[in-house]
Parts: sequence; structure tokens; C-alpha cells
Amino acid sequence: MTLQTGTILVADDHPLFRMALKQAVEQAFPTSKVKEAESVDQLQTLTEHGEQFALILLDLNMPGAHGLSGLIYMRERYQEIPLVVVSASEEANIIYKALEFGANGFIPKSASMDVMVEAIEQISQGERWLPPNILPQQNPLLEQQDHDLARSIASLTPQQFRVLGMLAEGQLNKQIAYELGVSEATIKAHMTAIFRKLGVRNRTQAVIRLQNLDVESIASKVH
Amino acid sequence: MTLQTGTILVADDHPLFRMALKQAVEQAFPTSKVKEAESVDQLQTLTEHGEQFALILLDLNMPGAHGLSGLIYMRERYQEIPLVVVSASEEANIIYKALEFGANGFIPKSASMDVMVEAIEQISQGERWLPPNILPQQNPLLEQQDHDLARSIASLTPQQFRVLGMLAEGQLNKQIAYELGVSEATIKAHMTAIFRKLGVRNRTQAVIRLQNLDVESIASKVH
DNA sequence: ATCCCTATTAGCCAAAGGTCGAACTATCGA
DNA sequence: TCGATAGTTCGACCTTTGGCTAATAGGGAT
Repeated sequence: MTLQTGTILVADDHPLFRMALKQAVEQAFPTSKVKEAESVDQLQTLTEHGEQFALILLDLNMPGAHGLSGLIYMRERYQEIPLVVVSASEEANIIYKALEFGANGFIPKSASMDVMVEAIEQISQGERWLPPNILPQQNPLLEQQDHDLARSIASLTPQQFRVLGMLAEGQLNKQIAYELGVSEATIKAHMTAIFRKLGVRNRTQAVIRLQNLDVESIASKVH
Repeated sequence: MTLQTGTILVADDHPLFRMALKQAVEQAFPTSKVKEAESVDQLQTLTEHGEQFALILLDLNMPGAHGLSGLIYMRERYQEIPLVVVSASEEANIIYKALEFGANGFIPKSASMDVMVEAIEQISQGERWLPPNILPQQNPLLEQQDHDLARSIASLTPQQFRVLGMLAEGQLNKQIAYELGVSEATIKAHMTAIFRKLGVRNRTQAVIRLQNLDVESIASKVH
């Protein structure tokens, strides 16, 4: 599977920007196909149903992505596929975190078409690409607990990850069950499994645990 | 109540830094008393029991502060007292948000003693003081929903704010009741009131709602 | 074929959560 | 002094959640 022949997946909930990204990709690789997803759920559906991709462009702010958890999850399940994070955020903390969680590159949405094309080409060759104002390396931002949390998110099954996403939106078991077309008992079973993996006792703590992934950059600690 | 004669309150959970802050204050105002608080709860206890303060220095990362909600709450209840945010974070977004939520100044923890003294003096004269690399004014970061959320946090009663803080730590009603020395029924009643004010239906959604205050800077939107 | 993992569901039970109405208190203004 | 109001408290009642067991079923891997 090469980038020239493989399918490239663009996951972004913003239609206009998705189109722009698609154009950038097609300009960089005129011979490759491009598929689109506008939610993490669609992304999951596509990747789980046998489809093989040569590159994934993932918007962090997509519905269901819930910060970095989407990246962590995708990175774990499709380790062989290069994954580029595309985001409206340009905060250094977020960028470094994305890279530490395994992103192969980071393209800010403010980038011009030319820059995006260049970035995609460069990343496709196994190199990294970062915004100009970002230093290539910085102190390790992640602490042990971040890695633990990432591991536990990575260990979720596809359905569990879906359920976690809906939990993070504050939905009731009943609602989640309805949306997924399964019984409430099933959701409960998933919940129990999720709590185990995240090391929490209930849904509220699960949501709080997820917060830490993104918010820690704000609450920088003084040692 | 003037700064020369009034009591100044330093709220920071880090003992060493609290001491340093205290010294800076005493250097700026040798004649004023300084009181210390190491948690939002202590801060509340001090301010609620009649004590009048001429200036409050508030660390955003204190246990119980939970991001900007502590600032919003204090700002609402003691509108006449100048409030200076002290924080380890130096992200422009956080600083601007703090100011938009009514902070009279922002002092980064990385500042030297001299700078802190100068900042405190300047703020005490009704002026603002910002870190050197921060522009005095920027585009308005807050959207309508931010203001709505701030209003709802500001409308919480003291006890409700305490309960919300413990909820945001993932504690059970039973635990909160024990810590506050009241019955579980009381906590449940507070919860219902809090949900009403925040416009949510349960505790999970309440926690999610609080996230927005801090995290939105990450999920900058593309319009 | 067998075992393991995932997903699904039911049923049961205990624990936790949430709503309502009501009582009690303190404060403030008339 | 007499409401009026806001805050805190609590019990009764019902819903939701979470843990546990057990059973079914499909997909892989060995």
C-alpha cells in the first residue's frame, strides 16, 4: 500500500475545510483516491469495514474526537497507517502532545494550500512536518499518568470507544443504547468494562479522567 | 478600606510560593496585614466570616479552584475587592480569559520578586498589569455561551459552589455529605439546584459543562 | 476443532442519583 | 414587629446506575 495507489482518508467535520484538505491531498498525490469522514463514528465505520488506507488526516476538533482520545485510539488500532493531525489550535502544548501520542505530523488549519501540500508530501516520505514556529523538540510534556491514560484508551474495543464518546457527551445509558441500536444491558456491560480500563468507579470520574488529557496544559504544575 | 490599612489575602496551595507572594505583598505594602489560604474552601471560609479584604491574590491552579470557575465565583461575590490572578500558566488564552472574567491583573508565577512587587503596586492603583509579552488588548475570546456559563456559576450560593467543586473532583454525594457534615439528602438538593442553574440534567453533564470554560481555547472553532 | 475475544442480552440486586415539597433560619425592608 | 426573601437542610419517593452471573453467538488464531 503506497500513497500513490492507496486511499487517503480525510476526517473533518467542517465541510468546506474538508474539501480544501481533499484538494491539497489530490494535488500532492493526483493518482490516489480520497475518502471523507465527518465524524469519528464514520471514521470508525470506514476503517473497521475492511477498508485499507494509506494515510489519515484527522481533525482533533471533530465531534466524537473528544480531544486527543480520538488520536490515541486511532493510532493504536492502525499503527501502520501514517496519521496526520489537522487542527485549528496552534498551541504548542497541543501540538507536542499530539506528536507524543503518535501523530506523524501536525498541520494547522491556518496553513495555506501550498503549505498543506508540502506538509502532506513530506510526511508521506516518513518525515515529520511541523508549523514553522514550532521547535522540533521540546521537553517531554507527558507524565506517567498521561501514558497510563493513553494506554487505557488504546485498550478500548471499537464499541467501547464509541460508548465512551457518547458518555463524554453526557448521554444516559438509555440514550446510548437507542442510538447504537442495542439494549441498555449491553451499554451497562460496556460501561463496566470502560470503567475498569480507565481505572475509575463511575461515569462522572470517567469524564473527569478524560479531561486531564487536554486540560493539563493549562494547569501546568510547579514542582 | 485601603491597601495600606486593609488585609490582603494570598490564596495559593503551594506553601513556598505562597510565602514568596506574601513577601512581595509586604514589600509593596509594609503596613498591611496578609492572610493566607491554601484552598478555595479556606478562601471561602475567610471571606464569608465577615473578614474584609483590600486585595485578593488568587492562584488558578488551587485545589477546588477548577480552572476559571473560582475566579468567576469570587469576582461575583466580592465585586469591590480587586482580584489578581496568579498562575503558573502563561498561555495568552488563559490570561485573556481571566481578564475577561473580571480579574484586575495577571501575574505569572515565573515573575521575579521585583516584578511581582511592581505588579501588585500598579494593580493596587486601579491599573492593570500584564506580563510583558502579552498585548494589552485582543479580540474578545468569550462567546455568548461562555458568558452564560459564567453567569450561572456566579449565581451559585456559597454552599452550592463548594458542592460543585467536590462534584468536579468526582466525589459521590455520600462523600460530599460527609465532608460538609450534612446529610446526603441535602447534597442531593444542592445538586438539583446546581443542575438547574447550569442548565444540565445530571452530574456528568455538569462536569462536561465546566470543562468548556478552560478547554475551549484548545478547540478553537473555525467559522 | 478448540479456545479466546468481543458483543450481545436478561435478570437480579444494591447503591447512587435526582425531584419534590417542606421545614427552619437569618437577614432585610417596611 | 411583620412579612418577604434567600439559603440551607432534610425525608419520601422514584429513576438511574453499576456489579454480578449466566447464556448466546460470531470471528480469529492455534
